Amino acid sequence: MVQSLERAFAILGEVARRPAGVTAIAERVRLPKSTVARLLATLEDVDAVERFDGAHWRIGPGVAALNAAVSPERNLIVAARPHLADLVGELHEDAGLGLPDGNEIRYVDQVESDNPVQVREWTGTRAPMHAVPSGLVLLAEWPDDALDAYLGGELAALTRRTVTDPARLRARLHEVCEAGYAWGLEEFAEGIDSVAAPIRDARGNAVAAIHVHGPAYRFPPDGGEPRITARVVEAAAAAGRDLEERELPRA
Amino acid sequence: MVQSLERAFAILGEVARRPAGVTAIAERVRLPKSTVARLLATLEDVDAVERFDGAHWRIGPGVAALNAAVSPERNLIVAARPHLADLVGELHEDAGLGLPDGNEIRYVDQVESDNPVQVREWTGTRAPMHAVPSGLVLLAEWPDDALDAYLGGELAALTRRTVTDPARLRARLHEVCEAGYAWGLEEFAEGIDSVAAPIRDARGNAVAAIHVHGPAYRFPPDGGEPRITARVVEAAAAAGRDLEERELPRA
DNA sequence: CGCGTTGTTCCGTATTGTGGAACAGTGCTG
DNA sequence: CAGCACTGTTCCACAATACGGAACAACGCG
Repeated sequence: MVQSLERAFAILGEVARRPAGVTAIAERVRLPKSTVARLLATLEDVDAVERFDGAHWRIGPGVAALNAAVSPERNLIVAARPHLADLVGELHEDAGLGLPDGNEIRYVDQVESDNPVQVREWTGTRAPMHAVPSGLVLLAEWPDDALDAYLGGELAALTRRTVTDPARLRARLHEVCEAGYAWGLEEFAEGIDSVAAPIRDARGNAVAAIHVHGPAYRFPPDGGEPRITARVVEAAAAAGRDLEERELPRA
Repeated sequence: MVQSLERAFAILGEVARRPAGVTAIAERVRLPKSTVARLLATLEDVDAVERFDGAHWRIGPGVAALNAAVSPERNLIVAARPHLADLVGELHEDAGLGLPDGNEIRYVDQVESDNPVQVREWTGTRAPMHAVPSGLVLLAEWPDDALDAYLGGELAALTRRTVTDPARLRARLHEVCEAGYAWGLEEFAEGIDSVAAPIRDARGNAVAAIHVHGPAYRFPPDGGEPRITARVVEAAAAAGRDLEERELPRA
């Protein structure tokens, strides 16, 4: 064991409990003042603590950064990113990552193709679950009561082609659930088609969706649906495996 | 600077970026394998990393614990707790802490008096803003558009005495805003009275509320309102000062 | 102004952290 | 099945790094 490291973490624990100056912290961890000052200076250097009020110490941004690096959302983004990039490299259309957020899908990442005629950037935006493939693959696995509540609410029609009839949606979701993917043809926005598949966590729950979208005039190419579908499903499964490796302790 | 500490944090950063075994991590930080193994063993000892899949390392629960110790909600709970305890010690009634959560107040902490005839525990529950003093002191400082939207919605009457008339509420909120506290007499639940004052953060925003509540038959005692009010207002202000000391960087 | 307290810095030294090497364990291939 | 490559674990001699007492500056209070 490395003593200085253990001492530093004891200091970190006390600082987190109650920010203070060097002398008080030293008393609380029962170490000499100069030792504590030196360790605090080093902890400051690595952003684990920061100064306030002249010479008082509190936890610094480095701890939040370490924690954020393994947060569930960031885990998903990091796990999915290389697979989004692979999809774009092969299919030459944009690929994105969506998370469920209440009754909506929120887009949290996107990799763009180098095609000059593109669809706009969606990251940061939201869409109703029923109107986009990413939403459909997640809705397909909602418990009955939650799905009933959703379908009993207002179902926005974003284009002429958005499916808003609850009965038709139920039947569709049943197919989506069995197939493990969903296509949407100009249902969210005129001129945009897309296909999505769910990312599953270690317990098999659908926790996010990977999708590929493109302008309707060229996507999907004639006869291209099966191949594109397969690739998206594979990419989502691979992202799920990567996600498993990254996940925080369940305890 | 303490070299071993800096090395340990370099390792932590890499582990957070991508969990791995000793050899890969050592390559990434460009240190000898045995040094990295020793530092990882120590980081494991302090819960900063943990093992998975036999001999792979990832960030451990200690980082989340450090981070949680300084989260905004926990900051509030920790800052307010001693003041809740003081209030209970003096007034011999329960004191609680409420946070705004959308259109509701959510109770996140409570200290109980030792009086044998008590009001039930509210921690973890929610209440509509307009029906409880804690909500009123927060509503009183909402921007006009948000307040308009709230008052234009459904205002639940929880008892005969709950004020649900928007005009009466507006006038009341004006008084609450000027006074800096609010009393509620059997408006949330029959037989329960309470008084609340806002906790303000470093910028002067009302971010939470401290309240004291008791059975209506004995609280407030005759003539006791002014003194109780003053104590609650003081406690909330003191909690705000403590909160300031604990707050995370704004960056 | 004197005093007590906190924060900062320095320096000699010994203790603690180091890193190369040995070895156990594992998986893959011919 | 044996050999090989690779990873993870442990040990030990030693020197580099971490240590802590002491000096001193700064600050607030009576």
